Amino acid sequence: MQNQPDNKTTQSDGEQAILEAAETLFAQKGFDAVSMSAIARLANTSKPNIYHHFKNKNDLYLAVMKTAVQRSSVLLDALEDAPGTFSQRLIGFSTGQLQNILGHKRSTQLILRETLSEDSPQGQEITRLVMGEVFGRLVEMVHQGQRDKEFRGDIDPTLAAFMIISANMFFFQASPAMQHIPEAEFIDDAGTYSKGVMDVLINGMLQRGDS
Amino acid sequence: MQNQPDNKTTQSDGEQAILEAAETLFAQKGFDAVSMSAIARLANTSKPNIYHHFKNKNDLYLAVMKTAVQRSSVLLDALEDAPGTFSQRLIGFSTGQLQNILGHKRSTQLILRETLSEDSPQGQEITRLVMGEVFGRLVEMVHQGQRDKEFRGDIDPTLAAFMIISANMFFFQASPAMQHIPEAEFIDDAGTYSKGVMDVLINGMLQRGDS
DNA sequence: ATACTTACCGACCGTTCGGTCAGCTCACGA
DNA sequence: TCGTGAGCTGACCGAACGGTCGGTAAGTAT
Repeated sequence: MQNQPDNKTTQSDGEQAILEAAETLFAQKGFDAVSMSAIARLANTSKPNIYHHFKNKNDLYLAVMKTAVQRSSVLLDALEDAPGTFSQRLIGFSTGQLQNILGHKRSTQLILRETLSEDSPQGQEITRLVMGEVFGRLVEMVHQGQRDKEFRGDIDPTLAAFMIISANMFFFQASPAMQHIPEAEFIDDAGTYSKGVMDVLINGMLQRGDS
Repeated sequence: MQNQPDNKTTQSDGEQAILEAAETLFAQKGFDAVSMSAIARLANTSKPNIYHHFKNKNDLYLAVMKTAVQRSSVLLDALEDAPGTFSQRLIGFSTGQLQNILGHKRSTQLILRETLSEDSPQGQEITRLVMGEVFGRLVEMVHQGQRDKEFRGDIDPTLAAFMIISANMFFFQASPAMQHIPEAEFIDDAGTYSKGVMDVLINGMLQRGDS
């Protein structure tokens, strides 16, 4: 009658197709603007069959969000304990995050939409879940860099972390629109962008007299 | 039968109420997710009366966008030719832009939504109209600062401009969500935020050996 | 063969969508 | 005093919405 909440491996081809179609459409247009008929059409199935797998539209949306959150929460652990100066580790973390974002565009757009949507009840929970972890690790890195006298002590670590995340997130959001502005060539090359951003940022955070 | 396209002063109280209600709702939820009935309800009028003033939903949306674009395109001229170093002028410009954004939240959200929406046909025109101008002025300021040897010559002026805009825009977008993250105290004070951001950014852009 | 389950569908429900129409009220110029 | 037109409304339209109904085809365990 409904999907199994525990056994994740038990999802048929049909259910997977529904989830993928829903993720695509929800990411593109948002919850309200997507109809169940449209999802059924894109998933090559019928509307009642969606209701066979998910008990209503909201349940489907939650299922989509769950997989999206899972997908975007990986890849960070390897970067946290990397060797090198805090500058190098911060750069690695930032470029890794941007690559992760661009590698899962649909999931990112979905999460970003939900996180920034205000009136959404689960919005703040997702914020704490996804952004909160990334944010916390960044803050801690900056803080350690300050204790080691590598970074200036007079800057707010949370603000520095926020600047890094905002640079990556806004790049992701704005890059389609910036395509039409000819001066912004960096928009086509995430590697160049990341390098340039972190160059200015790290340079701005360094103690005077360092390399 | 419909609104006068030329004479802008000829808009009755009712029409103004409709425009305001529509702007609020469109900014909150986006075009598709807002119904004409909901707009009528919020504007304390009837649905047919909206069709008396605007010929359809899209026409109403365009009218709302037009006023929003007008409202967010002011206030910049005074800041461009301000005296002082390029650092000071850049800081003034950035804080001015952030104040302008926060002073017209609904318009900003509306424009941002349209700009970042991909598949929207008028999206790129609005991008060029609103962002393009701000962006161009910022790029020019940075470029002049480089010619005067105030800023490092090895950074991309368009990238620096993009970083300033992204810091402001993402602050605007994320501040409601960040309210629930206790470490980020700066989120409640745009002045502090702006100062902190530009401190790092400018410091990262300066030629070594300057103040 | 029987009984039960899962995946799926056509047809339909009540409701709401964007949009229309006939007609109301009322200020104002002739 | 009498149009006349602007501002506005209740009633209504076909279409699409989220969701449900009864039922079918296929598998599987007994």
